[in-house]
Amino acid sequence: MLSPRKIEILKAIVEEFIATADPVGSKTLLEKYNLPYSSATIRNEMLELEATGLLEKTHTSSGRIPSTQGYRFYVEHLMVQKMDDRLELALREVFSDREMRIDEVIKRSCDILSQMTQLTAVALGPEGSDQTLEHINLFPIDEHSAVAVFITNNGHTESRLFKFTEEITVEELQNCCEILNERLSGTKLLDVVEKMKLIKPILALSVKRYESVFQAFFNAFMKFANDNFYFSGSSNMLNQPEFADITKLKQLMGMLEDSSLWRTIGQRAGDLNLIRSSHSKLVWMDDVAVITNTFTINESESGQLMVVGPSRMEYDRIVALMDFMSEAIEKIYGTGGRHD
Amino acid sequence: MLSPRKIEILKAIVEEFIATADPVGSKTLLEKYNLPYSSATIRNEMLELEATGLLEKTHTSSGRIPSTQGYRFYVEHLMVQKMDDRLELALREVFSDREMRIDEVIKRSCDILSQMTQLTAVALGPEGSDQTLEHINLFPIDEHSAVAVFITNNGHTESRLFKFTEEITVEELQNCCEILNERLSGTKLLDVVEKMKLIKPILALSVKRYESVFQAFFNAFMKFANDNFYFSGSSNMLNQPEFADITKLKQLMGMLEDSSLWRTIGQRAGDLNLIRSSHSKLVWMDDVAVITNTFTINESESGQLMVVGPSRMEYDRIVALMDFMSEAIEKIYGTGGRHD
DNA sequence: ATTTAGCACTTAATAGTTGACAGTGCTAAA
DNA sequence: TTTAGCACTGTCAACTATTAAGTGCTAAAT
Repeated sequence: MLSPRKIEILKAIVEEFIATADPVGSKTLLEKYNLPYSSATIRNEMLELEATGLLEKTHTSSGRIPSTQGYRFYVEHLMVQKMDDRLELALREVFSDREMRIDEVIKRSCDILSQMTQLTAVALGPEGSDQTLEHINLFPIDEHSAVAVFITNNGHTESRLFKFTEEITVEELQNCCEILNERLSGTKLLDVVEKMKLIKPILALSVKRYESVFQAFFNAFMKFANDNFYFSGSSNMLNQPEFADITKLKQLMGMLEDSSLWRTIGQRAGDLNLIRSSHSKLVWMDDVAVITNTFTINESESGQLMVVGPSRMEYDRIVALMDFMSEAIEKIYGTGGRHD
Repeated sequence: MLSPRKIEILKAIVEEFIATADPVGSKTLLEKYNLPYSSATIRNEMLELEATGLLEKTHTSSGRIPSTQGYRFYVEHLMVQKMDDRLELALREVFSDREMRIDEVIKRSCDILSQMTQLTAVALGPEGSDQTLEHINLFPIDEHSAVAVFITNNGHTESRLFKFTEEITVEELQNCCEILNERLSGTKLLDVVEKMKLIKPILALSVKRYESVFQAFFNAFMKFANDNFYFSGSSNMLNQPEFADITKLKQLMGMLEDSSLWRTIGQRAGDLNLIRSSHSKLVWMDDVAVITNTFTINESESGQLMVVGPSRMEYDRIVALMDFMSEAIEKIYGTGGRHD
């Protein structure tokens, strides 16, 4: 439906614009990509591409920039997935440590991603609300303090320090742990908080000042259930010419700090599915593009990596990078051998 | 040595400049602070203050701004420490949870600090290299995995997930833990890494594929010893007029991400000691000022809170805020009752 | 029937010009 | 010693001219 020559020109324009961030004109195109047509021919083709809605002008006599639709076409049909060899090597090295905890790996991936793309990377850890509490353990540290360690069926841990005063004694705490273990083991984290309220009167029987102990355990569980949200490399945006304007930057930074927004984006299914990749999705909003990449660890845990940048980012390289990462994560932490 | 009138004028200028970020002229000063002198008199005084080096001009016919020396004088002699009542109330509320872990409290403080000051806050957690390893514990999760939990004498924890393959079995891991507990309990974290190398041959005897297990434990300890560095509210800088220029912003962001820089600043003893506060120190570098506040938990653990901002920040309010925080932290987590 | 050269036209970006204004330093009078 | 008055200086914002990049169209060339 689009002539090969139009496609050739469109591709060149998108790639040139991705590289330079400047509107690209017929002459530049001719010189840099030495196409075998005259500038006038190219202009004519551009005119038609604009009519189709694939290109845009920033003002009447400017060069062309790809429209959102233009990007879409590029991503869907023209893009070649690239992955540098030495890049892959470096990544493989990073992911070779099989004994890292999942949250560490995700953070690490996020850091690497932002560094390699020179953009901002966002990580949404496993929500974990489907996990169940496995066990609570108490370790005495000295006569004045002890640590309670909480473990879930997925091996996540959370710990909390207690200092003993006349209000709390070791025995009481021990007691408390036993009661909680008895009643809460195997409960979904999401339900733990509810269930704890029911246990309150039982606790009150055997623990003198149960209120503060209760609160501490309560907090620990809240932390478990909390959004596991992380981002990295936000200052990279300063290098992107589209954010030279400080007001735009402000807007973006505001977005970045709002974790619920990212959860929403992750769930937004409708948008563009990059056919080349089963994991990746692409979302455009305002002036920024977000590439989302979902990995699944097991039935109850999945997470997302995202890269946020101007719409002209290097989709192919980034998608390849992210796909590699999520596959590595799935291979190492994935469902193999897990059961519930 | 400085006439009372000069002092009065200097104080007004510093405070006006802190509030507006604009050079302040004789007339503005007259109107806003209704001083009982004419603008000409004020101008004459300003002239002399400039000669002393306490004031500066941005150009020949501009109003005055305080020089670094001017700030110094202000902070040393003129400043009144302020603390809003309802602010204190809010903080007291936050710090009332006595069962938070120290690192959480520090992060939380950092967040609060940046939010309240609308500046960037940096936290340097306890270095922890003086801590000793208390115990390693192994929890089976299911037949394919287990979690190892490491605990120090200060109640810090670190955990690591193991998946079993033909390379590692539960028994081997159990074995490994026992050996490490036996040999490493009570060792300083700093020395653990060294000592582990010695244990390697012993491990090799009883554990088939000790190499990967060894590596995992090793990593866990490295993480303990790692810099505990955190910052928050870097996007607040976008609201500061002195960073409207994007290149300055870039420079600052670059600084922010360099954790070693902040360790250095923390140790820089020489600079200005704010007499009003035993905890706080003030450092000027380039265009930014850093207020450092040190808190001590016990002999082996201390940390720092810092606020980074333009030199015209509200020193008095911020110092009061930080002092309150570090005192709260010391009261809750402090040395009371601890021993080594 | 395409393609291309040539040209008039549009716009953004840059540099200069101007006038208002905020603030100074100095002088001379109070 | 203080203050009123005034000439002077630098910044800022609004306007204007100039330039350069790039377009769309027309008419000639392939």
